[in-house]
Amino acid sequence: MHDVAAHAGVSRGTVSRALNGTGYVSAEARARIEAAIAEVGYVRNNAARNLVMRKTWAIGFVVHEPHQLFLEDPNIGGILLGTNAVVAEADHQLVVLVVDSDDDAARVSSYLRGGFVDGAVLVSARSHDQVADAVEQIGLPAAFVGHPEGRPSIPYVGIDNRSAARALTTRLVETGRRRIGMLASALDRDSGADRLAGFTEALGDRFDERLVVADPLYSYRAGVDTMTELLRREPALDGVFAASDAVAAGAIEALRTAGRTVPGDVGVVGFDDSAWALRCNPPLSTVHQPAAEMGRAAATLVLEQLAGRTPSSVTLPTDVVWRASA
Amino acid sequence: MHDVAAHAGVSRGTVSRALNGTGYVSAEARARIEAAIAEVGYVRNNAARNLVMRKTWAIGFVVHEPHQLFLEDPNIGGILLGTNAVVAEADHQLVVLVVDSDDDAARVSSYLRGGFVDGAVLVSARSHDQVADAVEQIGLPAAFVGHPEGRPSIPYVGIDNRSAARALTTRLVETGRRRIGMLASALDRDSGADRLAGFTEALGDRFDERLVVADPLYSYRAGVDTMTELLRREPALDGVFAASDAVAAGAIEALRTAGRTVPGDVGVVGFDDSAWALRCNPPLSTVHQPAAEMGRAAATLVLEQLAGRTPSSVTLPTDVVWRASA
DNA sequence: TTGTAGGCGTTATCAC
DNA sequence: GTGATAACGCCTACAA
Repeated sequence: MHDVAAHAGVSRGTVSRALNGTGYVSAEARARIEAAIAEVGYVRNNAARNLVMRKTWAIGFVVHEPHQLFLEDPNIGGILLGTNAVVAEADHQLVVLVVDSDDDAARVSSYLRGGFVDGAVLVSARSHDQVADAVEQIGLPAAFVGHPEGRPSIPYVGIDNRSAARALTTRLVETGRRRIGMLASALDRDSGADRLAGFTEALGDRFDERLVVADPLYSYRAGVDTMTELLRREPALDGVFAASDAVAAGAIEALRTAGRTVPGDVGVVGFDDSAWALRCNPPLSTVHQPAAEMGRAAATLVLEQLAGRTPSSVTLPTDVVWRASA
Repeated sequence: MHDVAAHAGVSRGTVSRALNGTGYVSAEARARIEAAIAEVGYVRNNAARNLVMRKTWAIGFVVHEPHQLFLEDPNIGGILLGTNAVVAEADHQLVVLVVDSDDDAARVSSYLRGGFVDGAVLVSARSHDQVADAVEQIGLPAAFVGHPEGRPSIPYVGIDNRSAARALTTRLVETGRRRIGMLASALDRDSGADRLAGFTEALGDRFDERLVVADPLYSYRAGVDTMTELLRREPALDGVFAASDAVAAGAIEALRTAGRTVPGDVGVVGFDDSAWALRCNPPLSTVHQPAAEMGRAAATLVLEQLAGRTPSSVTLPTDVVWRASA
């Protein structure tokens, strides 16, 4: 900047003002400065800028367990894109940080507390989470996508997994299915636990805990395995609620292997309305997740905090999408 | 840091040395400093640190067109994870930047040139690319995953799409197929163009350009559409090379709709060995992409540059994976 | 409208 | 071993 000032025959202060469009600077000076910038090949040093301004214009997007997410859950892409759109609109830069190991969690935490970002969106965090701890401790403006328990200080945007699961299960019952099982997943997460709760509620007296088979992951593989087990426990099954579309896809595969037809012998419903849903044969009846909107809402939540406000959490509506699998 | 020094009764210089494990500092002083840090709740300011050290310990991962990539191409996840692993190993922080619009491209470019990262991995860039321009112009250590033409100054890690396509096509011919068509994609990218070239070479005299139908995208939808068109042009077709697994999945769907069996009536091969490959019915014969390894190689390429070396581009081997679709 | 100068929080180079 | 002190590159009163 010193060089630019010299070339343009003005002071560093004037260059700074010209660059930031702040304060007064004559047209003539501005022109000379622009010429000088091109000539010198000047690019602003943001470390210095951030240092004095105490602001980075960057917002973090922390995604846990990318193995599972990127490979199995297309919703993450929609959330990311939604967040990016809003953040970009506000002239900030979104930087996504992947946590793929305990070391990563530590490094990302220190990245966050190191002042590299002004705020953060946390996706798929668990209750006991090093990153969330760090965010809470330093008071970084943040928002969850999903709803980890025990973090009242950080607002979230979620869907009502429980009533969505209830609605979907009820619908399944209404089609006449009598022996309905559930392939549960991620019961240590609110999403997984709430889906099971909704399922249980909808079934009421007909609920049979023997017909719930759980797996830690929302994966296709989990669907194959848990469906096989469920069939072993109850060969006369005629309905299945899978905790996610990926799980449902695996379940359909297992059912086919076992010689059952879908939806003829057994009706299957999934959850998420992800790319899996239409790709399955038959296409899945499922719950639509408004992924992009969730991303947008989360971004808005942190932007609001940056503006000094204290927004409260958001629960977005979901729709049951009924297709051919049940 | 000033406060920490005061609480510990030492100078700022000593605190800095203690924090960075550089130079000498007595055990006693170290203990007092650690106590002071806890007491004051000190966290290092990286803007200041970066300013003086001219280094951020961060590396960018730029992904273009996330719509298409995250939603359709699971390989991107593997690349990301591979890159992340190597970068983390080297004690750097990976920050992924998504380019989802022209505005994004501009913003990401200025982020890169703003000194927020020490290097960058560029995924799925095109030849004429604002981000690559910026990287090249400021001489930021970088590497491509894939091989955009006309960027000799930036090393890349790629696979030999051409010979992979040739091998796969040859294999298809060996199964006895006589009327083989291709569903080409992304011909403006090296990957797309090379796959077509390999296909053409393998067929030699039997190549018939009428049997090549192209679409800009490597998508399921493109597969459905181009397959339908191809069938219209040549109802007697008995083999299809799809430019990607997603395209192949769409093609199988279209074939089924048209009353053809796979692999009975027509043999179908894909490319990528993505999640689609096993999810299809029947599972796809395809080319395996070593995604994680590509990510690792790309990271290594930029780390090497950071170490002052000048590594050259890498081409990774691929394998034909033969399954049931042909 | 422009120049001057202090300070942002660290690291690094010296003497001591 | 430790403590001054000078950068690092920029923004921003304040004075001119």
